[in-house]
Amino acid sequence: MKNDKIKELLTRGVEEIIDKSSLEKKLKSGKQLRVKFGTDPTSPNIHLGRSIPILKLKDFQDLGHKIVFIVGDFTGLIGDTSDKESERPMLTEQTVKENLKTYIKQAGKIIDIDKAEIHYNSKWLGKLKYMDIGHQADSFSLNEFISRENISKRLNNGKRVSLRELLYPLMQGYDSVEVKADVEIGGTDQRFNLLAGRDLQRLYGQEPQDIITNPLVEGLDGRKMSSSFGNTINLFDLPNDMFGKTMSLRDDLIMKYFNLLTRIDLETIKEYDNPRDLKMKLAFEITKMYHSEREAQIAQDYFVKTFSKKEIPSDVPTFKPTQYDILSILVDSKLVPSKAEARRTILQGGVKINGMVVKEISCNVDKDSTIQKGKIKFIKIV
RNA sequence: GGGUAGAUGGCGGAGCGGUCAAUCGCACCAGACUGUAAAUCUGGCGCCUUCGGGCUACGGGGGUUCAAAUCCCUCUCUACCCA
Repeated sequence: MKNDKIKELLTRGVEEIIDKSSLEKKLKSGKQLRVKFGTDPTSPNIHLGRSIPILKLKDFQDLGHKIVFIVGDFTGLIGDTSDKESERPMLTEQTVKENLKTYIKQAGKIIDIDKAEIHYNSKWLGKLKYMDIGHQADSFSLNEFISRENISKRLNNGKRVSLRELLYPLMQGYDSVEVKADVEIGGTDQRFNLLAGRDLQRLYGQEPQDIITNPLVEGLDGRKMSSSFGNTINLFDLPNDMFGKTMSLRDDLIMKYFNLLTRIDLETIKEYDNPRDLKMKLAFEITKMYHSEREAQIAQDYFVKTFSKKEIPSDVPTFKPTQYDILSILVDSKLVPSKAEARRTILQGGVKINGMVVKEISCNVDKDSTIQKGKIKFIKIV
């Protein structure tokens, strides 16, 4: 039983393990491992792509290991180099603070925060002296940095690479020293930074941490899931959105999502042969993970009613207009951003009142009518 | 310190005196099709409009011109090259 768990721990949602035999040994020793995971509060939303390492943390936590959660309040100010085609801006202290709050809350949807250690890396990084940094920096060569793919790409494209960015791996690596990490988890894009931790731990006389990298997952449109593409499912998405977004997923990604983003036993979903049902199950599971079984069920019912049966859902937000002509209502209720947009949408047959397509730009709407814009947006006039 | 090239709509990127609210791609919105908010196809995509038109926009400011995203001056920012 425990061996099965370890096997899943080492394979599910895992791209690469450095060094695998060392990690296996550590796991079998029975010692409680210190499993480090760091994140910079660059964006207030955690999306499902970022949930992969957090789920891995949960796997460790379930086996009794210690999660050491590092909030990069200091590193976030500097900006990571990894995985960005362009330079990351330095965040202001205030942005970092605001993002932080929601961060922990979101991570708490997956792991038991109370049992984890949480550290803010400003605590130690802010105290390092120039001398220390020089000492650490000597472990690395510029050659290593510029041969990293993301750096060399930018250099070749004539994009700017700032010296500040080169400090980032040192800082992340030094975090490992401070928390005496046995294992660190991160995305494949973090590989360089994770390895820096090993070098620095050696420099400070510690045994180097082992590393687990997680694969990246495609977003709803098949490109890499990223906030800048707008193809994410976020942990804070409302149940209906979460369910609906998942249903819009490309079919060929369904199994990958099950594998990486849930912990459901893959054997149990073999019974589904219709991809729609399988995707429905996926949407249900994901919604359940971040909300509740009950809310997942409600979201599913809503989806079936609205999209499969094309009914007007029973639970429609209400709107009390001040002017009752259709254009004003569409704009005032924020169904569309401007009157020009409202006209366009109507002309294209995208607006319905009580199920009837609106043909006239100037018409009045009665109370108790239900207005539909596009396929998914409804309001009820009161 | 010196030189060169740039700054255009949510992003990338054309345009280089009028026909530019600005080609195109991505994103986005609507429609068709579908098991699907996928794929594909079609249309749209600054704001206001009594649908005639009006207004605000091409890094900031100032000029030239009947007319400027396009020319000139200046400021701010960026990249690259040389030292």
